Amino acid sequence: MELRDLHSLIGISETGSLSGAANKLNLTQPALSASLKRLEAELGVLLVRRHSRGAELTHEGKFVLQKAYDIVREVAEVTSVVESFSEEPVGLVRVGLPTTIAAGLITEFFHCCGHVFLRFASMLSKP
Amino acid sequence: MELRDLHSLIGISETGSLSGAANKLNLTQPALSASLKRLEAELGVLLVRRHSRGAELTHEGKFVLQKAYDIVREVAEVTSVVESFSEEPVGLVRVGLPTTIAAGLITEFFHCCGHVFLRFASMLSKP
DNA sequence: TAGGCTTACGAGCTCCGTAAATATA
DNA sequence: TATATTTACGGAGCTCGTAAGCCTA
Repeated sequence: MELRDLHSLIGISETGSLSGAANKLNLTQPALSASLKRLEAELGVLLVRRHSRGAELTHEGKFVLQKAYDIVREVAEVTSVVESFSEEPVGLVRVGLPTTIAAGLITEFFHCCGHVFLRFASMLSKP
Repeated sequence: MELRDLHSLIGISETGSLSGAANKLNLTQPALSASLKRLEAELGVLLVRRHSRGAELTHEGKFVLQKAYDIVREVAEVTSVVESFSEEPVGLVRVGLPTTIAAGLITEFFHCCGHVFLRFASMLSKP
């Protein structure tokens, strides 16, 4: 099953037609029609009832739609959470200084940056 | 994000190496390596730490792994539930018979199969 | 040296868009 | 006739497998 095809189903549900969904998803109508057809073929059921005034989801289509929302939401959650990981870097920081320099700077250095180390430490001890 | 790539991550976790995962998923090692690389590139983080004795998931990798299990499970659920829908076929059945044959068989035929038609009728009348 | 991962590259497949056909109100 | 979906078809992009290279215990 392809995530793309689940998005197609969601688009159809939200716009009420295949052409509307195609427009919303920046696809052409035939491409979206094929996407839906793939999903239906894979599941072995009719998901959308087409008629000349748009389209409506079948009973099975509505069930799959609910699951599609869940799946798409979880995928989005992974993406956003992991991206926030890289915004707040987690790891080990080593600071090296020549002894003669360190002797004069180390006290002032911790005055400035100690809270950063404490924050890192609390993050690392969590899981 | 591709479901296939999430399966790759799961395979790596369960076998402890890229080659093991490739074997498990009926892929070659380079194909699985590329799959993992795609996922890491899309999320912008290192998910697996490779060393010459297999591989292990990073902190971020373990997080994505848990979500991958959830997503894959939900997808499997959709498939199995919808397939159980189609195990109970819904549709229109037409039975054609030559008049001379039908005249003699129709009564007995309905004695045998009438309850099936009634069952279909009740299913079709649902929304 | 052996086991494991990566890079390079060519082939097959999939999916998309354009264009034409079909169906319904 | 106008709107909506489907079919036909050619091309671009993607993913896979094979082969070769690299690294570490």
